[in-house]
Amino acid sequence: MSDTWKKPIRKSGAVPMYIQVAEILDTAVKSRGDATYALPSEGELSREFGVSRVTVRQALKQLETRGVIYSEHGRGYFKTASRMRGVSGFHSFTSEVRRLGGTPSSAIIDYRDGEKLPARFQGHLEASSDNSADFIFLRRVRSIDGNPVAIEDAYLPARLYPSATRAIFEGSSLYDEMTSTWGIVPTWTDALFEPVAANAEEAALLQIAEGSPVITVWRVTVTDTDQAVEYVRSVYKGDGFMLNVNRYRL
Amino acid sequence: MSDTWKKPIRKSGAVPMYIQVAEILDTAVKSRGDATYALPSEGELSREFGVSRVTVRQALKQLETRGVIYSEHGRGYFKTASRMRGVSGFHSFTSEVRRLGGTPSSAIIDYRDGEKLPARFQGHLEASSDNSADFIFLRRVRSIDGNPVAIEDAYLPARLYPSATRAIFEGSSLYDEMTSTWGIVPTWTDALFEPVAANAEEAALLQIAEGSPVITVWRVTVTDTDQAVEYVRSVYKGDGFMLNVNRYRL
DNA sequence: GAGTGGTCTAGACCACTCG
DNA sequence: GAGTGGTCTAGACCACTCC
Repeated sequence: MSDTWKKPIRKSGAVPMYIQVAEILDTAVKSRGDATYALPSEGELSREFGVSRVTVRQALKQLETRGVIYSEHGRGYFKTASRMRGVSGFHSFTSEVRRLGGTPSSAIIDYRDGEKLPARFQGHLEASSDNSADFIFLRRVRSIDGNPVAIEDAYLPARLYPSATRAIFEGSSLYDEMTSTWGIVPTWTDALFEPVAANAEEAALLQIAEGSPVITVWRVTVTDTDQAVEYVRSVYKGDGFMLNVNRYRL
Repeated sequence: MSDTWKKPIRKSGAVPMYIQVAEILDTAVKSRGDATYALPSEGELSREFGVSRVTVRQALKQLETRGVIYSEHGRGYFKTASRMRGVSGFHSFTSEVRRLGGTPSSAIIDYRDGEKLPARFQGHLEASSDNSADFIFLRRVRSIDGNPVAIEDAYLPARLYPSATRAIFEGSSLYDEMTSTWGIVPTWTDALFEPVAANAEEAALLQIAEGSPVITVWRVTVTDTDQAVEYVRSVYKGDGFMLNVNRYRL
């Protein structure tokens, strides 16, 4: 492992050195399957990359808080074992489904401007937004191998997404678009899970019987500076499909 | 805020200084309601506590990764707004219910030694434990104001909990007991959510009609060194009760 | 320009693991 | 005892915010 990179760390560049180190280690670690194994020591990494030990530690701690690696005093750093199953309700639907060997698809079936945030979000999520603000509404149906598994209604604060159009959201992942087009980085999410029986509309969209058990999820997503950038209400069907929440920090 | 503590930081004690600082700030911040506000600057804290700026930052970063505060470059540190609603499926049931003004109760209705981990955990969670290991089995019914809302089946690896008895688990929270009695600190959890119709047994325990929509949660909890310490299968009823997942890091 | 957080360094000492 | 991570320091320079 220790010779796959060639000290490509750029000093005094736009990207901090510890971020560069963290990303190199992250991809190196992830490209090695699911088993756990030891990383090079702090001293080794410090020499390899030509940065101070403090900087190496800053990179390692970042990976540690993400749950990618962990450390044991006096022994070293180790990759955490992967325990993933099911499809994440919070991360990229597309990549998660692919990882599990399925073919994901996502269709926007409704798009509206100038919507208000439904009152139920307020009650459920303590939304601190003022009621008069405008939102973009986006309804998507997500499918695996052609079978619909979820309905997602997203409400995006309009002022954060200037010149948004339906077309922009058609192509790529919503989170990718947030980041690349508007510089918005989703960092935390708070969610509520509710077991309910599917109503007629949901049943039709998910191709299940009315009254089938489904999960409704209400959530709000915020940036690292605690700004709400997305309110989502999702309906997930069961029947083999499972929603996952991975690496939740207790 | 800046004069409520009196530099009680103990150097060279058993507890690292940055942990002491973090805990003081954590309780100070939490004792001030839900609104956001600014914390003292790094320099101020450094002088107040008589520790270096690096140490102060170490404390602040810890609170940041927990989602308690956030920083804005050139402006300062701020408390994050609270967005909590519903009852957490992952944290202390007791304290969460109390916070919402309810009266929680929890009854152990089954306790067994020498159990094996059911095969379904293996399929769902990629449990890496060997099949021959012994587990302690604990079934609890949790109620709010006397109304049952959840069934929790926990499987604890027996070798991690020497001399465990049913009585030990009767009194306090499972996580509290893990930490105080066995020194086990639950840090991460991976979970799968599945919408299902309640079967006869579940319906009886939750006092709902058979076939009512419920959520089944399969999860594994690990320590900071990635050791599995608990496998849990829970069944949550709906009908006003909502399961929450708070401050999930994307 | 003053104040704030963000990054980085060299160096020290300690606690823990393992042979 | 050698090697590892854990904690802590003083000091430097930069980028950003706000007046």
